[in-house]
Amino acid sequence: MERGTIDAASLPGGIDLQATVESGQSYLWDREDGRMYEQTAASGGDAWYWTTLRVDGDPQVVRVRQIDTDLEWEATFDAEGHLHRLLGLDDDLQAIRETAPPDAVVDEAYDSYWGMRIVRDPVFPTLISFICSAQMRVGRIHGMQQSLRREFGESVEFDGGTYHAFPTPESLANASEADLRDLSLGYRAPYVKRSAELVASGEADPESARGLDYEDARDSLTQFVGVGDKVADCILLFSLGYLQPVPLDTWIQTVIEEFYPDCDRGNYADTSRAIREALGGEYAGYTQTYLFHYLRSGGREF
DNA sequence: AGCCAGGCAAGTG
DNA sequence: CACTTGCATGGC
Repeated sequence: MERGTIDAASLPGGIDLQATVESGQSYLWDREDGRMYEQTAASGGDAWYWTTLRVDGDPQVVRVRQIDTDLEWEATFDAEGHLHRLLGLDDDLQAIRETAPPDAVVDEAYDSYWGMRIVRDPVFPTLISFICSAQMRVGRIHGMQQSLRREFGESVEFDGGTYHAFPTPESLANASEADLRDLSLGYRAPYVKRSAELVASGEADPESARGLDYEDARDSLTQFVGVGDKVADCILLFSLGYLQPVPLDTWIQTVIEEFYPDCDRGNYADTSRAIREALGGEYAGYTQTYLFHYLRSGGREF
């Protein structure tokens, strides 16, 4: 096993690992103490989190925890570069925050979770988990991904334990809709199966959105079943490295009504452009993610 | 009991 | 094009 330490104090803005992996951006990390999403104060602390990653096609386990300003990691390979990408460690939080509007609620959000970073998760698991996210609370979305891993994911041995990788497109394409419904996916079950089929057959590839102009990339992702504008924005923001998308979910709709009413243009594309500009443009997705996590976790009464 | 959750597909006008 | 309806599930 390889280990390492990343000195996050040297990164602009540092790191808040718990906020990064428990804020509803990623559904691909688990806490080893099983206390994911518990609201109790100081529950984050020094908990270990793990995920799996395909390196040259083979699933590998990565484990990480935050001790003070350090990130400690363990893996079967040199994971440091992967962690920089996965956890957004190379983003300049100071510079990003300076692009945000000088509004009180924005400052409160950044102050409350300073160090939270935008993740860059693998794209197929992100596609599937956000298809599952429709009309669903974050804890249950995460539970669905755990179920998918357990039922359809390849098992990986690591440090004396058994872990399950995220399922491949082929394994989800070969699952029956009934099997998926048994995991409480509800009406999302056929969407997951059909989108997995599109990827497995080579008919479509979510990677091909990478590099397109933002709105073209969003349009291209809606070819997948169960992916509309909102889910496409989440895939671009939390996987493909686009930082300007502002996914318009029910929470952000409330933010718009309450704080940016002029941005409500009556349809997704125009409202999205307006709130994107109001939140500073290039890095609007960062500010949106802070607002989402802050408001959803009860940081302010409307 | 009813409402809501990181919405979307399919049908209608 | 815009608008409406149906859709699973579980926690509060």
